[in-house]
Amino acid sequence: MLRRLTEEKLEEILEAGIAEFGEHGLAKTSMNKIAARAGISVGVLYKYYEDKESFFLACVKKSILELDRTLSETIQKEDKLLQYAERLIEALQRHCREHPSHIRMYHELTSSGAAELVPGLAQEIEGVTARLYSGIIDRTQREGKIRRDADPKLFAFFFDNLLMMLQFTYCCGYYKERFRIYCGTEPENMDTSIRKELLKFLESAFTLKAKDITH
Amino acid sequence: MLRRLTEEKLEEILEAGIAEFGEHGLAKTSMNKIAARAGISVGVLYKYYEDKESFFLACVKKSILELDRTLSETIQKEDKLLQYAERLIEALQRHCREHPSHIRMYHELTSSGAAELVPGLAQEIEGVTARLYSGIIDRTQREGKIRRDADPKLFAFFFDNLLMMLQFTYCCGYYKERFRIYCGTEPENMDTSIRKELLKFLESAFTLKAKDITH
Amino acid sequence: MLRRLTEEKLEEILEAGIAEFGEHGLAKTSMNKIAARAGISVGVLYKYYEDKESFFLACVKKSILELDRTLSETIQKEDKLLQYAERLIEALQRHCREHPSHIRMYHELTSSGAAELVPGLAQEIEGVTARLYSGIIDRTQREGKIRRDADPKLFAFFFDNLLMMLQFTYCCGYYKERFRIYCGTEPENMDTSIRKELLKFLESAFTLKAKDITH
Amino acid sequence: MLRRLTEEKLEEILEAGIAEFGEHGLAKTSMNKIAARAGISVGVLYKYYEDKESFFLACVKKSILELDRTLSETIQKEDKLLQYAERLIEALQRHCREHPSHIRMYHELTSSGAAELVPGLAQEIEGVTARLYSGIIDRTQREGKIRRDADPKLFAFFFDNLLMMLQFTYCCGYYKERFRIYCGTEPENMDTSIRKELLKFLESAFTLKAKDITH
DNA sequence: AATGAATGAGAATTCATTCAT
DNA sequence: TATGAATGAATTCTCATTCAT
Repeated sequence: MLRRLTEEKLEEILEAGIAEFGEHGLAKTSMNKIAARAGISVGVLYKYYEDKESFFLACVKKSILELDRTLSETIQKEDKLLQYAERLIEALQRHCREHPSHIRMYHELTSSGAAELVPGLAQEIEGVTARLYSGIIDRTQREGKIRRDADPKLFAFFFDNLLMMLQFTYCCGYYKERFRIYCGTEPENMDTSIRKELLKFLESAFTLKAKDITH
Repeated sequence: MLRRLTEEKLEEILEAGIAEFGEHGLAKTSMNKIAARAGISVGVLYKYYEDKESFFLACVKKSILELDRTLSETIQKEDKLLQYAERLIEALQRHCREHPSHIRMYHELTSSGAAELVPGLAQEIEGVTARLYSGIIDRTQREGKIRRDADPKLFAFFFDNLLMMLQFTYCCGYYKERFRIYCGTEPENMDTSIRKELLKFLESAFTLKAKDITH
Repeated sequence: MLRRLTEEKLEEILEAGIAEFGEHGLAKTSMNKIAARAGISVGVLYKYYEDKESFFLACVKKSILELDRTLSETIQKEDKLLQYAERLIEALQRHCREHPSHIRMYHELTSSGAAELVPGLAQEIEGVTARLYSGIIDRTQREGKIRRDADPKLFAFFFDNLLMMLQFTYCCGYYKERFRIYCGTEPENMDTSIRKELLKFLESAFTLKAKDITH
Repeated sequence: MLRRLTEEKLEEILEAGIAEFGEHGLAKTSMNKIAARAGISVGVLYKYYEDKESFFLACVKKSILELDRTLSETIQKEDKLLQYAERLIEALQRHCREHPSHIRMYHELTSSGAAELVPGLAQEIEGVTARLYSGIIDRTQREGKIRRDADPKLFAFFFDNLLMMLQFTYCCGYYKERFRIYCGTEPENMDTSIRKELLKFLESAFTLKAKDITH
């Protein structure tokens, strides 16, 4: 594969794709419009990417990569689960504010229009996080700080579920609307309480209770 | 006016629509294919539904209605939050097993392809649940069984988030794959532990801890 | 062919057809709408008329017949060409006021959408008028009142042309607009002067001039 | 921006459109068939024209433009009304022979199928002619060569009516058939006498008569 | 005989992809 | 090598016509 495109140009093209895919979804996004938005010709797009789907995948990967980078910067070697969670939530909120279309793209990926692309990709995207979260929770549990009868993998899974929904809530139309129904305002107007309450929720979920201590 | 379209036929058509929309998404689903799948001509589709979008909406509404019916049957006048949650999870698991395409269709609705249809629809779909959950949690909190400093609306929201993700996990390709990454197997093979662990998670999240009791 | 339809019902159906065809033209008129407008089912339409085109023809014929009746009532045994013309114009103006859609239908017939239907039909529609006008002009000429070197057939033809355009001007959108461009107002607002001026024009055209008399 | 569509190709496409629209009318003409006739793909049609209607308008404008060019070439600075008329008729006859489909297309425009497009278009098409004819007749009248009591605008209108019908007679099926009924042969076979007789008719209509002179 | 629901061919339009320049 | 014009398959939607009730 040729690589005459400068790094910045490539960046620009992928960002154009992410924006368009995030706005209209895989099916309703036009390759011609992406090219126009990126200031290149369709020909170039097809020179570097086999077809629409592979370009979509490239966009997904870029947006995931960026999220991963953001997160890993923020949460280096964090000790305690809840502190870790707090930083994570903060970082996600920031990321959602700065790159909503990246999250929208990610949501696009999960929808059925992209069904054929899923195999393998999920592994690549979710694998790191899954292992990371499971690991931390497992460790915290072994430290005796989480109820002994919890399945660390499933608890990690639930934890991640809450974080995924958090992102969709900030970035995707339907979920934003749904938040408004629950809370009467845009999620952006409640950044702090969302973070605090989610932390409480997690704190409660992850902390040993009186009776657990007794035993 | 004769109504050649029997109740069952209508049912069949909507199910065909739900299946196709769930499989390919709003944009990539073809009305002709839906008609073929339902064993009717396109003409009929357009006799009963203004256009593709209104048919899509009819499908969404049907699937929502059916879920609502299932849930409201299961959880009448339930007293305790956790018992309520248990029934809810059970009912959702059953529903996911029986009508996966309904959930897939719901997920489609949340993706950007259906953006123009969202306003108002979210209210209709999420409104009931939102009020129900908020109400129960509020009550439970006033009974002194949930930490006093929790925002019942946000706790209800997190609760619903977990249930939404549960459904997607059972029914939508990407989420299934993701679950496998966390747990190494299909969610269907873990029905019981998923239910039990989610209940534990919720129980912990919603139950007062030692220090809370002191005050 | 069955004929259980009462005379009035048939009338109503054809009038519905004339109205619709006059409004939207042959191609854009829907048989279903005609049926609805006439208060019958499409089935009936197709019981009495082979297909859309034959129904269109039936409508054309009815509207022509009615015009013919109106004219022949008005202009019985008229002696002088110009008096004859005056009555004719008056009758046409009245007809246009009362049955604009009939004229519109007639115009539809002349347009290419109805190309295959033309053969034979023109004869049926124009034959009477053509012979009538040619006859009168021929007679008037033989009476020495029209220049000897005029071809009565062509003069009759020009005469009819002016009357056709008169009708279109009163009834058909484009021609009405065109009239406004010439005169700055709707033809309906100028009934009298249109009639008078057309008569002057015809009078001049048909009357011998000084030099002709000399010879 | 490259312009692969050469001037000639564009010409060809518009001519294909004019031919098809002239043959079948706006509603029954298919864009795919036009493309096929022009030897291009539909895509090109839609690249250069918004939709069917704007393409139709482009065709109309082209055909009008060409007629205008033909006429304005022929009749520069003509002095006398009748000489002017003679040149005009000659030019129209030639134009009808060379571009019958242009006239057919023009006739299509006047039919109800194109109703929504009419506003404004009529002004554009008829305005020039209307002013030109009215002007010449007005002038001629002021020179004392047309009866003083004639309304120049209406006389110009009748004049134009005769010329419009002349064109339809040469080019449109129904009108051709109608001519045959009057004269027993095709208009093409009577070019000269049609022109001569129409000139006589106009000459008579526009020339002062004995009694007018007296006063 | 009348009804009007159902059929399905056909038309407009879009857009991923190709390829001549 | 880049361009973007051209292609044409696929999609939505309409409506003349049929035919079961």
